[in-house]
Amino acid sequence: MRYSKYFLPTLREVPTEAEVVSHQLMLRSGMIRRVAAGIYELLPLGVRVIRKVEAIVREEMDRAGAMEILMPTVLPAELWQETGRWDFYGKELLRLKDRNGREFCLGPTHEEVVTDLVRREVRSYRQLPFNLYQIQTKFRDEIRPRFGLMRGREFTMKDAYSFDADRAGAEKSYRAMHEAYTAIFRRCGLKFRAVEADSGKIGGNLSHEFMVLADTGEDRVVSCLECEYAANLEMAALAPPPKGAPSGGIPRKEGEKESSEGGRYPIEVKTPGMRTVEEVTKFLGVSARRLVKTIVFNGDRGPVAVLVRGDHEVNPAKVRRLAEDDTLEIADPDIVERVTGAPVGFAGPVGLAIPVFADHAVAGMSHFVTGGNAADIHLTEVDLVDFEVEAFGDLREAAPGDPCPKCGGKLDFLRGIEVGHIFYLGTKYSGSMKAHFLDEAGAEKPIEMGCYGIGVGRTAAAAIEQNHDDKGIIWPLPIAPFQVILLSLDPGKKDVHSVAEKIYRDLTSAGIEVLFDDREERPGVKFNDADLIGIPLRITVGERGLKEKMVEFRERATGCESKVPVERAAEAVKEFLGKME
RNA sequence: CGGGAUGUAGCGCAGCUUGGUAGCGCGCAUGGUUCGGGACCAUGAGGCCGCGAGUUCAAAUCUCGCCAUCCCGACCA
Repeated sequence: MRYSKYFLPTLREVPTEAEVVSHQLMLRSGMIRRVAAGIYELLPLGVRVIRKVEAIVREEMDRAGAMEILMPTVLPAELWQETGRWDFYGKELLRLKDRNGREFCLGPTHEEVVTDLVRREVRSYRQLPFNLYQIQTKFRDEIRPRFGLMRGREFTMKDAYSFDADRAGAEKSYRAMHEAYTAIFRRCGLKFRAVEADSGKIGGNLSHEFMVLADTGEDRVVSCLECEYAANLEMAALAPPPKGAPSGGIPRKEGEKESSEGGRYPIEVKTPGMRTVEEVTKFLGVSARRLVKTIVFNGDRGPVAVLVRGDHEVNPAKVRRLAEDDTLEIADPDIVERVTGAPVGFAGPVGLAIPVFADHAVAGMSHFVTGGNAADIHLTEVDLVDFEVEAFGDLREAAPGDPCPKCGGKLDFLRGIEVGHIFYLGTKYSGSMKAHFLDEAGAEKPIEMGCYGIGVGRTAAAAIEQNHDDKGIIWPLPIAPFQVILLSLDPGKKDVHSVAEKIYRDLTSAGIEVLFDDREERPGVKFNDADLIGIPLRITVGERGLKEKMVEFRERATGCESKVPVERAAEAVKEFLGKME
């Protein structure tokens, strides 16, 4: 491809609309342009990258035995009403009406549609198992689209759905997808982790997220330094600490309410305006480990209180699981006030009338500090005997250095971008949509399903987040829009021109993807554009090199330069690309 | 949806406080000189100043309404 003829509008300056690097660089490198909030055009360079990712995805899905289909983007309301998601999905579902007033939506995901397809065709266990996938445009009317292709409203997604006769089969399908995903992201040249994940609203109870590691990632991932364990921070389990002496000494016994000096336990202390753990510990001169934080949650079944040690953070997802109420959220200040009788910052478990859940770590504490459920009052010398706990459990967020739940090693924290998510669904959709089959015994059963998604554009964006420098993108070779960029520094000079043309022809006929910068531009412009668009190998043809009958190779990722004799250029490129594979 | 901000040339911005009909840098076009890390000189094209209403002799500037975009939060592949 000749640059002079290519539609590749690069930008020198950063458009203000772009906040994150991948978005900035995609705009600057002429990959994308914005049409509306969260809706983008893909320019030629962008399309090339997306197609590369898609090709890898397609190959690995096919290899795993999945079959490609294509479902529509406009979906009838009836299917969504059948599973209840027409109402449940909320505003994210973009709804529209046709000329007859019939309701439709733009598909944000396709469980309903495939399930409908499959239930119409599958009668017998003999037709199972199989896996259908598509690479298709989805639309989700996100509350706040941002970060370019990272979180658009319209985006390209590969979604796959597996159909099995039983749970064991479904788990096998799930593992096959896990392997396929691992192969896909590895082949894309990305550093990633498959982490245990919360299966969330889609339901089911077996789920992994594939996270591309990048410091700018929005998701926090914990990963064991010693074993393979990795999990979404929400999921990262923590084993109860070993039983031992309570951290504050021997706790008081039931009914022991008076001190030897005649004072009553727990002891009320004035803490005017001291709301945060930091303020209270400083004021009272104790460490945060001696404090118990009380966090009020509210849900459909009413409020609950959660206790964690002062230096720990509560993990809402764990609270929801332990309390068995999916609707629990951290309560608003007015609810906190109603429940505790005190402004936020002075909540404590003593005398609370709502169920109290406590983190394991609290079980090992004695003579601790809590809020007093009254403005400007805290309690010291509190013990577990002073209040009732509904249940102890793992309720806090993991922190760096915490022990790994699998092997006891230390947990490390990483940041990642979720590019893929796999779920075991069970019979969630097949049940409600009556996608049944007859098993060997002639019994009618719902099909066991799994669903598996990859954000294609997001994968490209994540690749940039992970691989860039201050000059621009550094594409991993497998998803680079071109493998080689060939610069002719003086297209006006005959010798330079003819050598560059010759190398261009040789590379092209060898099947190598090369962008030939034959523009009438100054060298600096060409070097900078080449760095910006991030093609892995740059070849420079210029007078300076030609004096010695050499052209220059430069690797984008490392900056390594070398001189190669003109006549060996094409061959050397092949060697270079072979080495990088 | 709540809080904050911004809309002026393709991009980045100034002008708005104190009304007088628009400017800078980059980019673009033409000519010349340059030519190995975003050149220089000259000339030039390009703007219903987001949209609508109002105040005024006069509005980019003041007032009101609307729209769009961005940021923070809740939400999310």
